[in-house]
Amino acid sequence: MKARFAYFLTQCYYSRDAEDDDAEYSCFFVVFLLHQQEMERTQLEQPVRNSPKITTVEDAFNVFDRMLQMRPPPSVVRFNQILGQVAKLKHYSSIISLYNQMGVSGIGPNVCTLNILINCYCHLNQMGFSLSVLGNFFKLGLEPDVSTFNTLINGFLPENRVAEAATLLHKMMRGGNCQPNVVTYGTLVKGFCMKGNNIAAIQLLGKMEEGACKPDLVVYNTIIDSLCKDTLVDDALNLFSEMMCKGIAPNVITYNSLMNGVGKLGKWKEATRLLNDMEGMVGEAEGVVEMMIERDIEPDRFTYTSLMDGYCLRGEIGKAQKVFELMLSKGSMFDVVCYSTLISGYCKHKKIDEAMMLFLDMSHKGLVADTITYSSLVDGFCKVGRINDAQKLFSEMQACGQLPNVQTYSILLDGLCKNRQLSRAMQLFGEMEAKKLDIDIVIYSILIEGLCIAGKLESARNLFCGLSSKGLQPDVRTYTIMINGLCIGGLTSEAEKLLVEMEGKGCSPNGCTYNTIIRGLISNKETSRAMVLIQQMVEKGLSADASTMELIVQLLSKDEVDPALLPLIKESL
DNA sequence: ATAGGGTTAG
Repeated sequence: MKARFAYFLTQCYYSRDAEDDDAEYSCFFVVFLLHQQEMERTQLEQPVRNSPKITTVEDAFNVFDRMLQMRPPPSVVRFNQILGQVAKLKHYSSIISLYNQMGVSGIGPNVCTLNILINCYCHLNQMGFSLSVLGNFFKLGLEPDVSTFNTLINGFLPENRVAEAATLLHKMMRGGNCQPNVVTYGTLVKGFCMKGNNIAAIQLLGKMEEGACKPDLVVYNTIIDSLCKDTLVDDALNLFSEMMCKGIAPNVITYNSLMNGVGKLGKWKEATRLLNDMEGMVGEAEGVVEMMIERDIEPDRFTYTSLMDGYCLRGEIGKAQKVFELMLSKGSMFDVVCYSTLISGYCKHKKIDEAMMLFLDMSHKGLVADTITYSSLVDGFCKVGRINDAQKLFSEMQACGQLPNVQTYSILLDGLCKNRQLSRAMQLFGEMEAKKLDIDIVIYSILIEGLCIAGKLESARNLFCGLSSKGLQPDVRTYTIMINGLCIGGLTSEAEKLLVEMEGKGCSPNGCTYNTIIRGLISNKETSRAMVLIQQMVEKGLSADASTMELIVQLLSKDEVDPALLPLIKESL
């Protein structure tokens, strides 16, 4: 048995990404610990009980106050129910204050209460407080259970603190009273997926299949979704079939992940087929068989939102609007996300007036626009050149209590740069620094591009060269922007040098990079060097885009291309 | 009554 685990660990270790660090190695340690334990597991069926109707935090506080006034007070289970409801509303800080009120009123917490509390601190990114709750268990003479550990492990994963998660798991199994269950495994699978290590996730899935703790639908859904997000939709569909062969029926979440994946990839026939499948209708002829196995699944708001987003991405905004109206007609199906998705769709297609209409409409329906809604609208105003309106909305959102995040700043910064407002852009950047926002590579790329647009190539180059001293690595977009700036400045050999350099640093140029440098060379009348790079691009399976093609056609019409290169150019078409 | 899975913005 141990030999098998050692082999598994070796496989995991060699399949990891090059950049992964010790933390990931610890993750394998976690898996190893899990496999050392082979034990009986019993799944206890939890009875489902109806809870009081609480739809807002205010409701919760009211019910809670009444409960505190009752003599004798209700059991702690009733209080836990309220805390659970508030957790569903994601008002984690409210839960902490409710918990403190319980303490003042002499209501003793039980294991479940403390688990809910730990989960709150996890969601608030306060792992220190999460761990300190373990002290409360000790003081109250309570034993942490498997949910306690699972919650804590789950809290550590996004913070990249896998080593601590491993320590916890060790404690959990040493303690003897609680053993890892399918949720523990599911949490670790999610941890691998979050690190982008789908291979390790799939290998852990395989180990679960062989062991006593069989994977359930949630584990499969986690991996299917992760594969879809990495645009490995075919792999996701294979896993989907494999899961059904094992007798695990997909649910609406499985279909939604697939829908989102195929929608983003532009495999539209598959997306509509999935929807038809869910509604129990027969769609396209090909491949329907495997999709038809499960038909009695109702599409929900996630399904329709993904469908809408897919239509927006391929410019079919009329169809997106139709889906939106369908959601409205279904009554309780629309929400802020659904509105934001369509608003973003209109903004991307420069239809800011339609987007603003939706924005007004959503507030009439009692929905509160969030950071994403505002960010999309700021982008929409920038895209149509209404930069003052964009900045006005940027201030308004703050007045409404919706704080801009790094992404919001990047949208406005990009808008200012593209609309040739470099000094206002620099001022905004200063604001970000003052607010101590975590300025990432995307922000610097925008700024470098802005400097290039303004003709300040020297400053752009300095900023680019200073990235590593800020602990940041240029990505493929940063390199492409810098290459474009150098070409515009006529420094084509430096641009070509950078193309080689990026490859050497493990950042492969993509189609956009090649098109950028090829256009730059042609514009600088370096046709033969452009042709060399066209050949290189085609060899890499990348192809010329519309504007590169236009330049090539112009060259052909002026007889500036060696006819010997024609077959090659045809190939890149 | 508590723990792991799905939608929107650079």
